[in-house]
Amino acid sequence: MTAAAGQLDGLHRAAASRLRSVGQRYTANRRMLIEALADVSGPVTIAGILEGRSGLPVSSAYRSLTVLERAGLVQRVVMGEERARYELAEELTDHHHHHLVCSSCASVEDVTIPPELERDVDRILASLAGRSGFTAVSHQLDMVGLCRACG
Amino acid sequence: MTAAAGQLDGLHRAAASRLRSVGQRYTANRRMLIEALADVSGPVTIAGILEGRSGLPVSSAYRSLTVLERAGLVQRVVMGEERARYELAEELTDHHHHHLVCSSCASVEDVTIPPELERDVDRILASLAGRSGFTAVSHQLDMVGLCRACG
DNA sequence: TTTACTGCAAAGGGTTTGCAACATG
DNA sequence: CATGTTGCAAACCCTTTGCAGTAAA
Repeated sequence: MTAAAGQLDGLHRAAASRLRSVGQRYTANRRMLIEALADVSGPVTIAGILEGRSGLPVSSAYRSLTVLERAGLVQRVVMGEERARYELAEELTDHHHHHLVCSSCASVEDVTIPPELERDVDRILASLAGRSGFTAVSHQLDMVGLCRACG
Repeated sequence: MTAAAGQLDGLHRAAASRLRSVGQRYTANRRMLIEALADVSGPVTIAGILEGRSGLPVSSAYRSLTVLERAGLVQRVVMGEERARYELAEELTDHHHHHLVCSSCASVEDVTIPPELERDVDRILASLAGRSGFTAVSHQLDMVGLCRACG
């Protein structure tokens, strides 16, 4: 995603206003986190975030990410590993995507698929839901395999 | 899956022979784990397994499940939560399926979809792989929402 | 009888929380 | 200023490991 300066501006504006509407403040730490997430091309672990931005205490990262997630600005995702990863909410980026999870180096890359295939996914999920009294909210379609580097 | 007695027999036979071929033993604990997994209708956490079978020490559960997984008898899956869940390997049950993850009570149910939709999933994944130098190995298509009880 | 496996208890690693100091609106 | 937020350190929880004893083949 690696956002340009202008896009970053928009993100900050959106984040600030959304947080304000929930009675939360848009502090330096939270700004830093939004930027960190805008800078990468896939969901990252908290450890990954901390590496980059030294100085950010662990507990603050956890607490702030929780706040950002509850505000709908950040999406928490869990893939094959135990530890969670975080990415900007799709609502914020206007960029619906899926993930390529490398089973060797554990990296995760965003990827998009053509609209018609996306429609198929929705159809499949509707069918899944229908046959089981399940109220679908969202889906997760990830592919596990070997990335370009590891394959 | 809640297996009948005869099916259980088959599972035990398969497990025993598979383990033997890898120089491992099919012990009482491992048998108990296979039965526990055959008894439920979706992947379960280690805590969930331990609840049922009191007496099984935690460390043994972890170690045995690791062995069973490496032997290809058990599949370790991670959904929205941090802690892993375990299920019998599809190869063992001949029962390819997906998951319905309840975002409220965190329960996970197995579900199957019609073959033609399954083909669509494969097609989508092939497309995903093609456009990114990614070597697909497996996929994970899960639906998140509210289960019948919580909805 | 050999050697894989088990159980306990202690260690490890990531995440959460209490609390006093701090910064934002 | 009032209150949400931060940072530190301790607490927590789940998972892993060392080691002596046990049981499977």
